Amino acid sequence: MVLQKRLDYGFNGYEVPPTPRATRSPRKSAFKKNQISSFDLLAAVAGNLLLESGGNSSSSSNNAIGDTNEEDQCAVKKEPHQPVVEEETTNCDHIHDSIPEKRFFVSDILPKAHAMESFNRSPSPPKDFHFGSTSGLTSDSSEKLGAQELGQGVCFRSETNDKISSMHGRPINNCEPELSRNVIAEEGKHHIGSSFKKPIPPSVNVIAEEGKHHIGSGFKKPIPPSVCSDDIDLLNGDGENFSARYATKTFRSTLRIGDRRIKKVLASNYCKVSSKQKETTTVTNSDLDLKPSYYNKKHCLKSLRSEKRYPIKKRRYFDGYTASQSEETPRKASAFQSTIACQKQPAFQSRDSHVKLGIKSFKVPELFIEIPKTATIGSLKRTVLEAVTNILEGGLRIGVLVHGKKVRDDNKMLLQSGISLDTLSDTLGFCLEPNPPQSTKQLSPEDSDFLRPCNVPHTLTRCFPSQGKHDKPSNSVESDLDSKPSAPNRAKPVYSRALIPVAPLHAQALNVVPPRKPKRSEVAQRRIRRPFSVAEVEVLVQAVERLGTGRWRDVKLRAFDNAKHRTYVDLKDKWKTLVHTARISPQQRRGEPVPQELLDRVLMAHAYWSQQQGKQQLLEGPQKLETSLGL
DNA sequence: TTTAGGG
DNA sequence: CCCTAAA
Repeated sequence: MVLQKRLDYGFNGYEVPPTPRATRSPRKSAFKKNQISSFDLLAAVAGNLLLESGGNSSSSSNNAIGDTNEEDQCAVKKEPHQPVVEEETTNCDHIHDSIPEKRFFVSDILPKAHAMESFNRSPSPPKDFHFGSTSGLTSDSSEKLGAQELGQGVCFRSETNDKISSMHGRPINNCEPELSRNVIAEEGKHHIGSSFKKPIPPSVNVIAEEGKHHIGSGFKKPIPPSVCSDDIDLLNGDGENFSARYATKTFRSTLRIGDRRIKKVLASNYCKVSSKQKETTTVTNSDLDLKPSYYNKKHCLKSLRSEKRYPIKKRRYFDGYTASQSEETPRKASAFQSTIACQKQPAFQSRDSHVKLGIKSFKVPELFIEIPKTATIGSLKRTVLEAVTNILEGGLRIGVLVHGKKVRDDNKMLLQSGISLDTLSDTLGFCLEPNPPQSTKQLSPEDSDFLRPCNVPHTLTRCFPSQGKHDKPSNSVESDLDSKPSAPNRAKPVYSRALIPVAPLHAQALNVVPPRKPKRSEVAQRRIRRPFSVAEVEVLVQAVERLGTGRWRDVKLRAFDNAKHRTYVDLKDKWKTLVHTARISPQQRRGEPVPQELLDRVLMAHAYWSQQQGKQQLLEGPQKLETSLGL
């Protein structure tokens, strides 16, 4: 009967209905393990930890389907080449870890759609289907399917290796090895920022070296007096002129936002900062705000945060920037090094000199921002703000400059470093540098892809605090394909002065911590719209045909595992719209036209699985009733 | 976390 | 796409 049904519309690729969630739950952990975080990678590098973990998840129920006795299911199982079908769903991690695997990804097919060919039936489906009959044709097609989609057969890649290698090859900081070290070693010390713990897919490490879409930086960044660290006391004069004393120094790094991921990171950081804060002090009271003992720190933290939101400008703007806000505007600073002397303050002649110091430079990484066509000035502002905020959220490092030269040895005494207290203010300077490595993690892989120009080797070539840069093997797991289709029209670079500098923080800020409630900009950044390409739709349809409409996670894993920007919810939504699209007249459809053939398949699959669902319920209902009665 | 649906 | 109630 069911079988009959299938014959009716020519499907032979359906898999067994979803197993009860409970049964599948074990996969959860497994799934997570697939998502190797940057930390995992670190661990891997350091200790050669090879994530064997994934393999353990195994055990549990192979919610194999086999249990059910439905005829159609049996039929499916009969298919010589589909025996393992389900398991893959269940144990894909095993496959991952142990056996070579060939997974079926959008990315795999997009370019050379040949993968699809095997499965592509002619526009009129019914004719080539001989389900159950196990005719050569049928089995053949299902075989291919099984191989491609079900992760059996050829090895296509080793995720783990990919990841690890990418890790190995990841320079953290090209030109300033010491900094790199700091970055890692001291992560967590700089409670000003926080350490990002958010696991980021390995591909995150891929960063566009020379994205074409970057918006130049070159910010001029006034540092409010409130900016301080635990180690340095920056005494500024009145808040009026301080901006004049700030120098500018720019450096490059990458950063991109526009994905919700960021918001989450931000949010979490926010919390972490607080806790970190606590850790570094002896105060145990949970009420952060009332504890004087670390008020300073907290204060600094907060000030910093607030301050983060301030002057944001793009290079263009900066170039034309005049003394309106700063009397000592550095002229056309080189993109990399432009330190302007700034402050000179008489020191007290006491035993412990009190000297007024200023920030010599402040580095702001180059920002890489994705800007949708539909971007508004406001959204642009938010985006940049978020980018900058994000950078700063990672914390600041303080660099000490003596006679313009950087002193790296933290343990050296001032005198040893050639600093006399008398001339201290003349010789000493500080520079603030965002604490980098974390920001990288926030780059979503797809974004990287998006930014990565084709054919550009992913090695670090940039020189400055290249923090943001982690290279990644070109055979990145995250294929370019999934983002390519729509990349061209997704966004474009904007080199504008679209940003208006915000007034610098006032000295007041030193004492009054402005309660800054999380604003929208840092709360939720709507993801950019990424229309599904026809190829993606095809993959989706194919996956749903097999898996059904209630297993989005599986669909995701199986067919879109590589497309990090497609969540299972996205897929589900897309299916929803596909069904809708298929039902409306072609005239009413918008966007890239989906081939009618695909839409037909959508309707068929949808109908089929809807029916299955109904049956399932009918089948379950009575059983439950029985059991409950039996009890 | 996933699923299922409404917005 | 987002947001969320449910599971």
